[in-house]
Amino acid sequence: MNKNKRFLSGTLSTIILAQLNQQGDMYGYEICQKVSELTTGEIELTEAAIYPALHKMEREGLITSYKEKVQGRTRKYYKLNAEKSSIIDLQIADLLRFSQNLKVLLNPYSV
Amino acid sequence: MNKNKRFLSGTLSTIILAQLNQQGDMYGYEICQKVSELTTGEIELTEAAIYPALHKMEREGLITSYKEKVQGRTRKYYKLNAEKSSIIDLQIADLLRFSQNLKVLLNPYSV
DNA sequence: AAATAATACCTAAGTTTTTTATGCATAAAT
DNA sequence: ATTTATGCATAAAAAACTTAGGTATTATTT
Repeated sequence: MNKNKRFLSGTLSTIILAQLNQQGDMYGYEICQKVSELTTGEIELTEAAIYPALHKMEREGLITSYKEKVQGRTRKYYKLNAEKSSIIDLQIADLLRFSQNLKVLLNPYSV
Repeated sequence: MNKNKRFLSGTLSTIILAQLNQQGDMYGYEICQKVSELTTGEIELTEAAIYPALHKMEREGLITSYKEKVQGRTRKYYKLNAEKSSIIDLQIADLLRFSQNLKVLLNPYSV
């Protein structure tokens, strides 16, 4: 399971940003599940990877967190910081272009 | 330049394998140039990244090197090891699927 | 002729990122 | 009652890559 783990390096935080951008505020555990669902289990973010990544992005000011208690469990939601939206959009667009370039490099006939 | 550098992590060796697969035997410097050419300069492999990656893949038995002197300069060519072709093909296919999944995560409307 | 750019290889030290391995706590399911 | 699922977290280790250098030959520019 999760053969693609090794490719994930470097793309993790941008994937998180893209999810927050599409789905609105999310909490860490939720992001892991959503990514797994969207990729039919082919990409599995681990919690040990995602929590430090979220903390770093918060330190950098890209996202902000707030806590909410739901059925006895505390969730830590993250939201995108509006002032950083241009940086965030650029980062997502860059990764999209990168994945496009990957395709060119791997299978030139597909383009 | 090379904004996509940060995304490269983890994909480097598979990109190299894919180039050898498509173009036949290549030397390190040539791979850097070819990748830059194919991606119109958007992906720039650095020599400091590619040489250790080639050495590691040779240690792992995925590729074999041989030297050739061309116009006074020694080139170290690498070729894919035929016995490992199934592993190599799988690795390339996995990365292709990964880039497909990336697209889904970043821009679901594009699919 | 001399200096620079291009070709072609290489490695060491440091940083960053991710994995492996845990830990805690509550709710739901078996 | 025990396990699974939910939800957070961190510390130590490994892996990958960047930064920063190094050597040597040929081609190009000044």
